[in-house]
Amino acid sequence: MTRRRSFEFHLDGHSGVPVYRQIIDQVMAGIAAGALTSGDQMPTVRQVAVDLSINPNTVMRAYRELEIRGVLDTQQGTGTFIAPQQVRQDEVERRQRLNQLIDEFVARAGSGGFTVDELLEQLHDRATGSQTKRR
Amino acid sequence: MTRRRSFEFHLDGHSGVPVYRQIIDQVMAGIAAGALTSGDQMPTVRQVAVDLSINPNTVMRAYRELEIRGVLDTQQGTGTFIAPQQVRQDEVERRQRLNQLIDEFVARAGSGGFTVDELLEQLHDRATGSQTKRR
DNA sequence: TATAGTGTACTAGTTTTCTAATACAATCAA
DNA sequence: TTGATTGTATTAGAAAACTAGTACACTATA
Repeated sequence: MTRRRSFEFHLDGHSGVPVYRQIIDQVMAGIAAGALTSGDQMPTVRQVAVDLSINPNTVMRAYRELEIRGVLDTQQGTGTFIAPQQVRQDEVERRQRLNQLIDEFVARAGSGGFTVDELLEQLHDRATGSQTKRR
Repeated sequence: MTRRRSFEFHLDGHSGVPVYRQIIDQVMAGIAAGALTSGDQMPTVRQVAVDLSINPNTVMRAYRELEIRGVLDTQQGTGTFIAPQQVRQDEVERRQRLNQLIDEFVARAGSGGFTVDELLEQLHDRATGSQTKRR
């Protein structure tokens, strides 16, 4: 039965960040970090609910939102899984999404007094640094 | 008295975005776009309230949040102004903020199926494109 | 079929968010 | 000082966000 070690969530009760949002963030971070990849089964709604001492509905809300975003894939009666790469969107739409992300990013950074050059520099470091996974 | 032409806000009542947030966003966008610069006087709380048919408190809430962020500078009885460049933060703290911004950005983009390289490429285009301000 | 495991729907209650009414306080100029 | 202009405080109420209780429905396996 060599059950795959499943992802674990941790709650910060003092952050003020809603529980369901913390779950979402941790899934996204897990994917971004490579800890979660296509096809991986997520811990079940009930399991998470028990582990974190919260209501199943709260877990479900997080999972559902992630499913809507195309990040997760849920199958009633079976489980919830990491979706098979959502890179299949139309390329045009993909561009738009990317641009939207960047718009928001630049606006926030801009009003924070950061120049685009700074963003580039820092992001570049991040890119090269992530090649040699240092932990 | 050649009153300086003041900034104008526009509300989108169908977006679901809170009014005070729309105001904040438009100020930030204005700054990022260069339409608002250090020392510029913002339209008064009351003026905005009348123009948009909302309560002065709603405007104030937006202005206050921006003041907390260091974006605006308010003086009771006088007016509200664009703060004199908040680039004076401590360099360390500045780095942290930048990193935080980038963390969030990368996480969101990552779960959206975008690679850091893509971000870099697109952002780079943005940087060079913004040199020759094309509108 | 039976049973255990999975996600889901419905309902509801508390908390927080968002906006408004209204009155107060500081500044500037006449 | 007076009056006009500016931001501010207090209070309140409607709406939305967030989580929980509880019962239901689907799926796989024996």
